[in-house]
Amino acid sequence: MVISSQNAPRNSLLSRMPPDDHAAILAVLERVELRRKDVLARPNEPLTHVHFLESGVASVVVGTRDRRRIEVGIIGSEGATGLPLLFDVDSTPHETFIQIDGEALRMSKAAFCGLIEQRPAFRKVMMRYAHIFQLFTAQTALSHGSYTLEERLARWLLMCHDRVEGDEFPITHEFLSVMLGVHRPGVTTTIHILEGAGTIRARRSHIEIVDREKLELIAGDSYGIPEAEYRRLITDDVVPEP
Amino acid sequence: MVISSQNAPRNSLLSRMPPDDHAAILAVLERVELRRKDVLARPNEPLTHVHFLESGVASVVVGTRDRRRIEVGIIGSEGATGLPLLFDVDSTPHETFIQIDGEALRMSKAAFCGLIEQRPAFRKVMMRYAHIFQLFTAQTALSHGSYTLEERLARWLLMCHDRVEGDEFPITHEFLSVMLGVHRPGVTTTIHILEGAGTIRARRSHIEIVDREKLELIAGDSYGIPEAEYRRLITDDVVPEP
DNA sequence: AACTTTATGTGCGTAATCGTACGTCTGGCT
DNA sequence: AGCCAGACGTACGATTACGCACATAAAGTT
Repeated sequence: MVISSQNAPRNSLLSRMPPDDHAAILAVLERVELRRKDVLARPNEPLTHVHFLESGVASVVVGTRDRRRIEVGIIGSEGATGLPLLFDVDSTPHETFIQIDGEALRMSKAAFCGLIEQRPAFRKVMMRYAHIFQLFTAQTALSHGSYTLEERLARWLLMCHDRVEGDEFPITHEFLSVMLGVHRPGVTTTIHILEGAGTIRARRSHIEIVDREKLELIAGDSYGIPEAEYRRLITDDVVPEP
Repeated sequence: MVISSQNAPRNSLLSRMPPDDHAAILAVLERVELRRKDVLARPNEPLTHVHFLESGVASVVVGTRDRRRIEVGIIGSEGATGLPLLFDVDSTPHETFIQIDGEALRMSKAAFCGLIEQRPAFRKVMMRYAHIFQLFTAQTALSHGSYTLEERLARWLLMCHDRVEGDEFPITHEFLSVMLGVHRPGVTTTIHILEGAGTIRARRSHIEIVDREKLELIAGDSYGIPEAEYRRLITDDVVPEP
């Protein structure tokens, strides 16, 4: 279906799974469409599936009773949702929803847990990814504590750019303000600054990355650490050939 | 030695390990002293041990080339250091050091990996803890993005209070400023505010919690979510008796 | 006791961001 | 063509925290 020699999966985690496990993984995957605002995991409700994104972007946010919300993780075709199931945890206070339309291959909780138990290599890839996801969350904490809105916005746009095809993607200031934990007018102003610097071009509900290098300069060290670890631990890790 | 019916381990994770695994775990543990500023894990250097704290407090911080540092995790007798080893990862960009003196039971990387492979119940307890550690990091990101310094300081003091015996612990404003990612004079001022409200008493290098309830009111929803999940997933989880 | 280190107290101009309130534009719908 | 909701632009006082600079004070050192 999806995993074969000619047709490699577009999800980076699936493409790193050892060949011996391909058939078992393939058998339990199901393709689904992802639309903006779709909720993949409701806070404190049982998780039902693990989604391996093939395109599009999902966000993991934490919220409180007093209505504050902030993004603590971002997922594209490099990752998967539903990590708590890997940890023998049935639900989490975090919410996962779709930020940018796309597609995913998903498997049920039962299928996922079965593979985790029976396929150590599958488990190892997922655990390495879980570690990197943790690094992303930590980097977000650092960003919110130590960097300006301009730097954080540059970081977010870079992370989004890493996860979409092409240089343009749909996103509203309103969404960005939730992601970054700031008020909406502040996003508008800061977008104009980045636009004035020639790094991006903004249209209604759309942002285009024009000069990625300059954006990376602006983001500074708020961007890059988890990304480097992903390359070291997953992309560059040697997988035995079939 | 440590794990026995009369002498339960003071580390909450070890005390949750299934009885069948006690002997195997006990055999590889070694007691060590922890002194302030001791480094348990250097950034990007191979991890050598997993430490199960029995007393004292450790901090996990992320730092950048441009000298910014911030705490992304805190560990006491409820947890353990070296989680990347659980994820099949040999090193991490984060640094772990001792914040408050104490003791730990540690095991070597090899011993830990062996137990992870051969003792599924041991692995499950560790994985649940790893999930909660992730929640702490996420909550920290939320705190830095959405709460004032006063609220964040109250949260940190509560988390520290949860991990020490008694109501007083040694901590300097300088350390707190690193933990919270703010400048040091800001900590001093905010400590005075909390002291003025009658919640704490501050001496040179020491802080005493006087009114915990009021401190929790000040911290608001910046405190409590990961703590509740720890209780749900670890403390209240039923473990088969010997 | 003099000295050094470490820790704390304080002030003040500046920058970043909030909170709030409007006004305007765009694209889809009827 | 007209309507409407969602998205964007702008302004401004208030608040929070930064970034210095410097004074004081407590503990350890010799």
